[in-house]
Amino acid sequence: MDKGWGLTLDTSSSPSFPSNHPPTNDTMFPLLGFPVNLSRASKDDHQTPKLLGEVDFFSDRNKSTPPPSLLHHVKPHIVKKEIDETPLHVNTGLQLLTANTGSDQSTVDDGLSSDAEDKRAKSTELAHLQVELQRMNAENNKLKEMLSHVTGNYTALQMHLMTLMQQNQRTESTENEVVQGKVEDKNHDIGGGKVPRQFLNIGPSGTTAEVDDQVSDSSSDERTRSSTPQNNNIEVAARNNNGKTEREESPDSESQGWAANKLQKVNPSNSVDQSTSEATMRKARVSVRARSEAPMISDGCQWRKYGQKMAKGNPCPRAYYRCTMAVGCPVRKQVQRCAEDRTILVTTYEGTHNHPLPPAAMAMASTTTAAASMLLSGSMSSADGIMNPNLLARAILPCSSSMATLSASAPFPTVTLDLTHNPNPLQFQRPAAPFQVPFLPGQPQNFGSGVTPIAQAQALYNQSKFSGLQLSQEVGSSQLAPQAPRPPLQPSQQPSLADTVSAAATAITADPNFTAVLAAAISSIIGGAHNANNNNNTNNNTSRTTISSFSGN
DNA sequence: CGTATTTGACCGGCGC
DNA sequence: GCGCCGGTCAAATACG
Repeated sequence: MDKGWGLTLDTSSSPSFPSNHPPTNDTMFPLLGFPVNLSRASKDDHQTPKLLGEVDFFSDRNKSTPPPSLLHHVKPHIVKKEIDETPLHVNTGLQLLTANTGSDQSTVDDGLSSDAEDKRAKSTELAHLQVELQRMNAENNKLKEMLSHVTGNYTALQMHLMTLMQQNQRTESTENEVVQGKVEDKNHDIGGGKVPRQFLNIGPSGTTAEVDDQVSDSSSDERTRSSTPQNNNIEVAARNNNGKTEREESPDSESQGWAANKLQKVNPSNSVDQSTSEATMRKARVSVRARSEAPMISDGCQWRKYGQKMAKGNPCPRAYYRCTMAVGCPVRKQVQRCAEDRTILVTTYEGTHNHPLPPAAMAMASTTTAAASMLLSGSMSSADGIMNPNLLARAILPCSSSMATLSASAPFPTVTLDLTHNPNPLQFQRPAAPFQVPFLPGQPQNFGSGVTPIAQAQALYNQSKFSGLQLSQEVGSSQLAPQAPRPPLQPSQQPSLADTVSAAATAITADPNFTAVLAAAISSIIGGAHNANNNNNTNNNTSRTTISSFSGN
């Protein structure tokens, strides 16, 4: 974990704390995984460093002042008192210096002379500062608890989804065989265990798409011929549900022509299999709409511009880029400004990287891959996806059904992740700087590690956005019960857990960065399932069920 | 001088 | 068959 996480957290509501100080004297909280610098926080206060030294000096030579040892004895009581007195307001950081000064000072008796008063005042401040330290410890512990709760909530949700996936898989497999058997078999090939539409291998490293070499010519031909009417059905359903065009700003002529064009290009003859799968996979596209002043969002990959065209219906030119991080990488993207709102940059990704990705590129690559995978596996193989494309949207962006739209108007549909909306008031507005995927430099962000993707997603989100949470209410109301300065994690604090988790989840999921990372995490999960199941058709159902499960929540 | 970008030409598919 | 359109190529140009 990066120190920036904790630093951001600490400085979010305390302007006196610099946000970029080095992590000296940090306290590592194992659960949080990031250092929380309590002493540094105090040092950065303009009074604290001097006071700490002076108090020690005075306490040594002036025995009338309570020595630090005594202060330590007094400290727990003061902490408890403060916590009791502030049940409804806990700010993450911490208007600490002035909040309870009066009460703290009241605990120290009066002074006799001016000099003694001075010393007493300083020792009082020392006590106060130590109280603050204790309080910050307590708050950090509370934050740890909240974080663990949220993490656990996501983990539980994930497990629940997996359970539902398996249940739905059995149910829908039976339904598909009975009701839609013929059509579905062309896409799923459930009975044979083949994977005609195994478009994406969304492993952690963003590897190339798996190709189905097992499909025979006859089955491929049958599938291909039957795919067109089915996809036409998808188009109708998608348009009926969404009622708008999701593929960038392209008019229908473009979409339809592009679709038909690609379909024929993909399947010019009876030989489908590898080239078909590759082309199909590559043409599954994910559009990301983000507000950006920059000509291109920085997604961590290296791109080389190879063309620019004026697209019909949009005065803004469309730029074509290809990934240059590896020779022969098939990933390409189109960048074009929205005709209606020039501040919106629409980036359409296409294909899967055939090379390892740097951490900075993992988020976007995984997100687009996951979205494409969900789109393909969900919409094309299930009535859920066909009849309700927003299920996918909600799966990718559970915070808002309007932030992701699904276009199944083509054999190679497009999902649009709209990161231009900000529906949650808790989310603080970031400046209109070029869109940045929330990775911090030097941060180990290998989704293939042992850490659960969800946890990583949340952690990654936390790095950038947790500081935006306003935790004072739920923490102050119930989380800050009087207890030891460093209490262990107590799941017994349930009364506010729901609200806490809800508020945190709301704020978290409202963040585009988190949704991107979450989608990446989901992709990792599904990708792992893909790999584990050797690309059998279970994974299609898995993705589909995931979408349905999300939609039900 | 090497690399990246620009930009006009070219290609293939589709609609009329 | 022709024109339109999206997408790509590659020579020319710009840049460090």
